[in-house]
Amino acid sequence: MHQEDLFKKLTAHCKEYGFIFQSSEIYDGLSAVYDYGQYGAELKNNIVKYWWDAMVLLNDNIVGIDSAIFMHPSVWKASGHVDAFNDPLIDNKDSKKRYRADVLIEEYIDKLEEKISKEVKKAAKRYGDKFDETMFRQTNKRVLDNIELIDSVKKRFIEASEKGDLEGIRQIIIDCKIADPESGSRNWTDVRQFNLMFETRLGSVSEDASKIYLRPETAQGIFVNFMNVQKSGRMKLPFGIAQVGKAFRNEIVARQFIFRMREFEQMEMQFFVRPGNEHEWYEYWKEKRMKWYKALGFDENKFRFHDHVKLAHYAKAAADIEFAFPFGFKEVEGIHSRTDYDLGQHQKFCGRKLQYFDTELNKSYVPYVVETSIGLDRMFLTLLAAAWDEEKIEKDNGAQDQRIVLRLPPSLAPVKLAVFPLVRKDGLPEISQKIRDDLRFDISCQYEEKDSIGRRYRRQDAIGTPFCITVDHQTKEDETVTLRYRDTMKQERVPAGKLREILGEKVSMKKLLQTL
RNA sequence: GCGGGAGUAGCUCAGUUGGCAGAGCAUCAGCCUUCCACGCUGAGGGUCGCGGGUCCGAAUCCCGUCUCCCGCUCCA
Repeated sequence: MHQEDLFKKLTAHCKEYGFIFQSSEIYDGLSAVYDYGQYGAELKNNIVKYWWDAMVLLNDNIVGIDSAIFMHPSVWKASGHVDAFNDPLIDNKDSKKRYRADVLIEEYIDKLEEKISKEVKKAAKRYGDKFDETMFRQTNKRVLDNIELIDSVKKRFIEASEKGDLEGIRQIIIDCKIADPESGSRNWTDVRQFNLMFETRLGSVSEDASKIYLRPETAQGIFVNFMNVQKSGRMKLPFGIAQVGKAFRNEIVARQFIFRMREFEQMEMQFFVRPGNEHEWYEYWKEKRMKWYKALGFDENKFRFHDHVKLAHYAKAAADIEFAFPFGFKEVEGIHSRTDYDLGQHQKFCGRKLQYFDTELNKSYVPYVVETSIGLDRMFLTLLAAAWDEEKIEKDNGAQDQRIVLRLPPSLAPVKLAVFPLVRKDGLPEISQKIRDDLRFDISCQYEEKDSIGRRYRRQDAIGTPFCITVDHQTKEDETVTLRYRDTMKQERVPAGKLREILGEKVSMKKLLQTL
């Protein structure tokens, strides 16, 4: 099967079986926004629990918080998002390619600098030992012209950027005769500003209200509460703060189903360490986080690390955990060594000390941070893609059959157990419902009596229910039921009274967490 | 935003040259009482994405518009 087909089937399956719907579908939908349906919400909750327990429950030195989406506007100035998430974009009309205007100008400056160093090299060759580079740079006309040009372009660019003068930025590209690096065309559109942060207004009267942003990442809610948590929890370094929450980014193009959405959910943990220890902890969390994925029991080759060469403005080292989606290996989680950048910035902007007194070293310092940041929606998609199976079966009479089954880890499955009466009479429904009512406090159960037994099994396969039990006439005699396994379709006869014992272990999160 | 493809029943899709809106699955009711999709009978369900135009007549041709999918940039 082609991978692209698989992805299409997966998205169709999500809609058909109540995992994910497009937002506002009856009004033609809202681009790149999705709603989680009845089974989607369950699965999502289970993923969150698996993560939260792995981080907070199992680590004495990690606590969880839940910070607000609205934050003081200064937070985003301090974090660098106001500047870094503001990209001026320009399109080339001939090649139809889109570029960041600032990158085009930077590349132009790089080229000029290359020219200068070429000039210097050439001269060095010509003058031999007598060559004085400083002198040459100060006197050579071509070098001086280029330096002057670089300075003027830089000055114009900084001025235009500060004023938000998009026409000015475009004029630099025109004046410098910057061409599309691919096609060589100079046929440019206007420069447009894409602010990746959503803006809204806080305040009762719109005129007095101040502009605020919907957070583009949850991390800052952790950083601004660093002192609160450290003091109130009497936390000692190293320690971590975890959080699950919504974040918002106004993506230029948001695609690939729930992989890149405008409103998405992050599960982040910021781990605060003594400066100098950050590398050790970075490696620790890389391994720890990878283990979390591998514990799910899928093909391990589908997960890999991708180390970043180009780093974000705040990072010292960065690696992604990638999953082999039908559209290629893509990032699910990022592990970043963020240095003291964020706390340092907030310390500067808010004017208060955001420091930790280290009793061992007998001094105060701004801790370094190692971040683990996973996209919950991406994890959801990872699970579905990994669990999806279209199985070909040979029936007893030799006919071809197929079933679609989600091989989800039992502890994460939206429904753990389905209870069926074999037929809808002779008191079998009543017995079934009694069993369901008895188990529902411990195990997420579903009762179904419609359609043939085979169909009911297949419907549960399609939503990933790991176990089904069927109550038949024999149940009335010896209180045993048929237990049917999703993955193998095998059946066995078990006493109804022992179901909790047999299944409880299999579907519990505990078993999964113990392997970490 | 630009280029390419698509939009018909809840889902998957047919629909010829412009001439009565279709199938399978699903749903509902009744019958059957069955351990792995597809037993029998019947019923409901459509502004053919939306708006306009051409025509005696448009799902079909033309224009506009919205949404989705695939590429170009960014990221969790």
